[in-house]
Amino acid sequence: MSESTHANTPRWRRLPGERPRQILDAALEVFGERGLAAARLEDIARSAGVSKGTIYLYFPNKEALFCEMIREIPSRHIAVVESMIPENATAREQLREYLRNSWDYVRTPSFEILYRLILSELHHFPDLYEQFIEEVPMRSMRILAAIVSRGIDSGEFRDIDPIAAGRMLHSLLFVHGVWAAKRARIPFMRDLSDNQVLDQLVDFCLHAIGQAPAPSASHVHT
Amino acid sequence: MSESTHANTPRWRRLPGERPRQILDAALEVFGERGLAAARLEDIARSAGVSKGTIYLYFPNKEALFCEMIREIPSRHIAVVESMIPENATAREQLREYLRNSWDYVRTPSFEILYRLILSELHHFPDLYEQFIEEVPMRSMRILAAIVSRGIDSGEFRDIDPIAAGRMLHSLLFVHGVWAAKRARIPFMRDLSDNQVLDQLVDFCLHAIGQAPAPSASHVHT
DNA sequence: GGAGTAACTTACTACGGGGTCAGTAATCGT
DNA sequence: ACGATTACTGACCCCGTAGTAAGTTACTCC
Repeated sequence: MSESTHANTPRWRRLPGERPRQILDAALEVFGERGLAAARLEDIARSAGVSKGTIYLYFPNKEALFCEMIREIPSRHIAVVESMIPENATAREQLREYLRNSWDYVRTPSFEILYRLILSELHHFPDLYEQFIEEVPMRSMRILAAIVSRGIDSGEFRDIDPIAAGRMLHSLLFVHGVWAAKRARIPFMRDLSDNQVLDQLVDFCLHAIGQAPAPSASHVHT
Repeated sequence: MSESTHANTPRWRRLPGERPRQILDAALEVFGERGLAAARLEDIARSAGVSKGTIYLYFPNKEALFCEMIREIPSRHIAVVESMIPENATAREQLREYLRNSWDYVRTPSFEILYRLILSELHHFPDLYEQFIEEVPMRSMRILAAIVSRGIDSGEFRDIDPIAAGRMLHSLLFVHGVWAAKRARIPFMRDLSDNQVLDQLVDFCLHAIGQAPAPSASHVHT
């Protein structure tokens, strides 16, 4: 009665199709908590509900697991955000929408973890690093630059370098995303709702690039 | 001739006054390269020109060395930047000056290293984390907010939440500093000089908070 | 149902590096 | 000049964990 050698509940199940994702999710959690070097594969295994050996059936080693995790996740999200830009709308409206959708992405729990890891560890993997730069921030900036560019042509925005503007907007989104995750511990954002922060972002950005005389600036002391 | 037991060149010298700084500098280099967990104390020792045992004469363990390193460096710089704000000047001019000086700080080699480490490792040391938040970003934002606030009163800037504006400006400085360090590997900044980037920053910020009608925004479809 | 196979586990090895401590070399005092 | 003192060294211990391989269990298909 105590033993269950042939009983209906097996000690574990064969799930070769689902293991990689389970392991990658667990890896995100543990690497995010301790970093690449300090993370223990045994912890990842436990969190994934498998044993350490199983990880080596799907990934050649710790570093490869880490890289695979980094590679897989962010580009998916970017593509989603990208696809949500309304086609027929003013540049202003497109920008607003892109910021709003990016803001949603940027507040997901995995965003903060992933970008912390990328910032701190990815320079050890130059090719992955370059790929990432190209696929995420560059892509995001180019989209923003394109919207800005259209807005300049239509007269909605002032004559600003679109690339520079894209860089600025991306920077603001990025940092605020990272901060939003640890908001509770950061005094200057504790009392604001997510939507209030987004409103501040949009307001700031639209004023920065919006069509405006900005009169007394140019002849102050040149 | 080959031995030098009592010769004029001792194998090492006693420098109890200078060791801590030497070790901290070496620590910045090695921790910056490999992170807290992966850094080897032997490497730090070698880089500082001492043996591993010596480190333990001045620091109780690896973590304490790391924390001491974090604690010591950034607040110095902030104080310097802070002290350079011109007293009798327009808010616009103060802001310009503060951005310029922060930009100089933010491009120092140690900035990028330090903030990468802070972002990735400091959440393991909650009290140090809180102290840092208070002494660096908060302080910087408050200074910026104060300048913005004065500018609103004087009519130079539009009616914007000064805290929010301070947060935005700080974000932009921060990210651009981190990027400036790895500029060579980041396409969208390779062709710009440091001063050009600074100009773009100042331009963007001043337009964002500058007094301006920003006319067609409010009645577009509300 | 039972042989065969693929999926998974567990026990093990190897080793790198944090931390220690007994000894050694420089410096100071007299 | 020669102990006494303090700064520093380097060999050592030992633990934690990446990676491995032999053994075990679940599933498949005849």
